[in-house]
Amino acid sequence: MHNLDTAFSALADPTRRALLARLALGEATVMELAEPFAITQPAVSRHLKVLEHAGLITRRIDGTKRPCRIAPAAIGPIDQWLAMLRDAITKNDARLDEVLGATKLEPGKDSA
Amino acid sequence: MHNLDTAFSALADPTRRALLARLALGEATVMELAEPFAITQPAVSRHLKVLEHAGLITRRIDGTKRPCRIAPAAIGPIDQWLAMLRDAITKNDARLDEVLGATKLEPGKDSA
DNA sequence: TTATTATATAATAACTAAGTTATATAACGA
DNA sequence: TCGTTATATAACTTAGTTATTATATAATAA
Repeated sequence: MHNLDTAFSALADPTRRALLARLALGEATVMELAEPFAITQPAVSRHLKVLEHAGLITRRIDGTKRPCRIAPAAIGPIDQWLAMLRDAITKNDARLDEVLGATKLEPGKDSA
Repeated sequence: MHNLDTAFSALADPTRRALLARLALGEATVMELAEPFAITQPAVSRHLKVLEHAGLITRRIDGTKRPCRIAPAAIGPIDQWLAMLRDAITKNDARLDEVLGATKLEPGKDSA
């Protein structure tokens, strides 16, 4: 994956997330991917280009078709980054529990 | 969290991810958050507004200060959505292993 | 070779986003 | 009350995104 900017940015679009959800079911061509959407084929092509550039999908060549699939290494860095956030939240919760516990023991000392 | 669009979109900006990384260390005021960055205070205020709107942070009032912290429920829906992708990738890998296994058993039958 | 199918690219328009400076608001300390 | 500190908002600029239509390319089918 190139970087988190392009990855998160690619995921920010609902059409692109829907395309990925479809690809989660397996490989599909551009026309197959475009079919359920109310947008034109060039628009889909561009979304796929964004997803490819973000490292979220790969494409192969099959005659005039360009079947797409989800890239195996797609979400590694995203997961890693989110893990950092998740840990922070967990720790903050733990700290909060601590404070609440302390509050129960010393009712006069609650700060906010 | 309002929706995945705003959440992923908020995470797509490196300054905002840096702000969250700072907040992962604990609560901080706007000025404290702005200090390490080469952008103006209004710009930081706007980034924080985006993060708040995306449900990623919360703010409280303390005199003239508005200390921010990471929102506890911040990444739930994001994680859920990514889990779907992760599962798809895992399944595709499993299917690939299957194919590769089959290829080993019947060397003549590899398709692409 | 010619028509058709699958996809990509270019030009353009509409919208959104991020930064800036200037200014407003609101709480605090003297 | 008055100046200062902390933050927000407004107006504006620049840049990027997404969609559209029209067109190009490249492989297949006839």
